Amino acid sequence: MRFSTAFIPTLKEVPADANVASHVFMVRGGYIRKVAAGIYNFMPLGMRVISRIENIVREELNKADAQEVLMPASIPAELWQETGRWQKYGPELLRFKDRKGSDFCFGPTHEEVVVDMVRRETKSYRELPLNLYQIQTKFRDEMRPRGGLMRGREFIMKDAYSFDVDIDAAAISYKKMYEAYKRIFTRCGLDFRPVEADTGAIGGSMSHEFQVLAETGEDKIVACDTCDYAANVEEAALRVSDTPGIEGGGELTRVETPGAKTIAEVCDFLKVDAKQTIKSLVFMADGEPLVVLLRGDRSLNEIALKKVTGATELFKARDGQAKKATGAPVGSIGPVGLSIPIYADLELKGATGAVAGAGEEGMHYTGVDLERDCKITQYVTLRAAEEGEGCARCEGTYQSYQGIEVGHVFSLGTVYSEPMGCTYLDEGGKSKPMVMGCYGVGITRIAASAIEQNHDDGGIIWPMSIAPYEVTVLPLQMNDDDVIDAGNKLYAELKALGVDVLLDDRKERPGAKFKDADLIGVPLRIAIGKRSLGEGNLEMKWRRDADATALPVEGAAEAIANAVAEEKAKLANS
RNA sequence: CGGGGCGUAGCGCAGUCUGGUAGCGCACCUGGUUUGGGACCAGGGUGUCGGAGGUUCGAAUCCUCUCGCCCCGACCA
Repeated sequence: MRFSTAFIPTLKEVPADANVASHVFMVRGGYIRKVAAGIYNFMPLGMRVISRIENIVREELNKADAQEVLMPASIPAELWQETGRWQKYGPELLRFKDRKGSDFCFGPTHEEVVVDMVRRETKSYRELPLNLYQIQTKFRDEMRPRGGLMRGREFIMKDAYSFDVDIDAAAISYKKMYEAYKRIFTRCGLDFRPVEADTGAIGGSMSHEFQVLAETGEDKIVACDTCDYAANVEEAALRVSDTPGIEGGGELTRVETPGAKTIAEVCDFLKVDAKQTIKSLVFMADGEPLVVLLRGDRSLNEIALKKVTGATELFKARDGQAKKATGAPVGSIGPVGLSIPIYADLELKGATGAVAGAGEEGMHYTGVDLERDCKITQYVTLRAAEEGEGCARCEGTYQSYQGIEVGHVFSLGTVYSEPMGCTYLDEGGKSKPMVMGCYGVGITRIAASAIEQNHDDGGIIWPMSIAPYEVTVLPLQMNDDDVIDAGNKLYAELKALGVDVLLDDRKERPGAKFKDADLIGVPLRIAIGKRSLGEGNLEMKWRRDADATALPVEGAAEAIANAVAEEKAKLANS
């Protein structure tokens, strides 16, 4: 492609609404433009990146015996009513009516459609296993889209669905996808971790997320520094200790703590460590209040609480609700004398000598003995895993990371096949529901996370495998015929060798071309300047490196093509 | 959905408090000079001041309503 005729509108200034690297650089580099909140145009550079990611995904899934299909984006409500999700799914499901008034939704996921397709055609165990995937635009009406492509409302996703005769066969399908995913993300040049995850609203028994490690990630994960255990903090197992997390003994004593509301303020006032305090949180579970107790320095794992209470709707109580439920203002709530259900973190079992709110403005208790002074409904692990804690599976220690979820594999069991009657006949002629799995890859999110992981102040540093172009050629003096000719010649030769090349033939000054090249992030840059051209050389520079090296004009195209091929091979085999 | 903020030229912003005929930088167009890390000179304004009402002789500016967007939180995969 010649830059002079390309549609690559780059921007010098940072768009006002972008605050993460991938968003800033994709807009500035002319990859995407916003059309509405969380909805974007993909311009030529963006489209090229998307295509390359899609192709990697296709290759690896086809290798794993999955077959590509395309299902509709508009889905009739009847299908979603069969599984009950038409009612269950919240406002993030975009619903609309056609001209006859029939209900439809824009598919955020396609279990119902794929199950409907398979149940109509597949009747025998002989036709299984089956794994179908599509690459499709999805829509989820997120409350708060953010970070450009990191969390859009409309996004491109690969979703695959496996159908098997039983759990053992389904486990094989699951494993195949798991391995395919590892290859996909490796080939995309991403530093990622497969982590054990919560199965969420979709249901099912086994689940792994593929998390790209990046500081701007929205997910918190912990990974053991010794074994290969890694998990979303919502799911991470914790090592159970024999000794209570708070010890000290003593009598229950009321003390004045004027103005102290937060744990930090109370600790400051009473000169105690946060590890000696008990934090009391009020939650509303399906409209009923309950109290959660955690050691002062811990944080809550809401997923665990949701599981324990079995509540379908669970949220932190508003200040007014909390006061009504406990009789105390937030900041002074404590477990002593409460009559509503109290769920205490397992770590607090046997706790003595603790500091907790006294249920009255400006008052706290010291010397709290939970067994003696409170009525605890249940002790259960409720705290979130944190950096530095002991691994539950070995003697190692957890490290914590921020992650961007780019893939998710679920084992679904029969939660969709059963209600929808997706069955097959086994060898004995008996009808059984198919055992399913579902597997997602965020195509657009891969693009964003690759940038989060690979950029500097000047712009993107694409991995070779997903870059919009592999090489960019910059003739620096567009008033010098030798330079122009050398650029055109190299451009033609590289194209002939099958290299994706962008020739910056604009009549811009060298500085502008360098800046745009850095911003766009093509991994390999060839500068042609009259200075070095006089000595028979071009200048080759990797975007990730600081310095260029001289490259003889003679045989340059072959040398560049080889360098590109080597770079690609590195990603494929690592 | 709760809290905060912003909508003025393609982009980034000033002007709003204190009402008086719309401005800066970048980009863009014309001409010239330049050419190794976002050049310079001269000329050119491309705008429903988010929208709708209202107050006023007069509204970007004041009032009411409304739409959109961003940030923090809650929520979600």
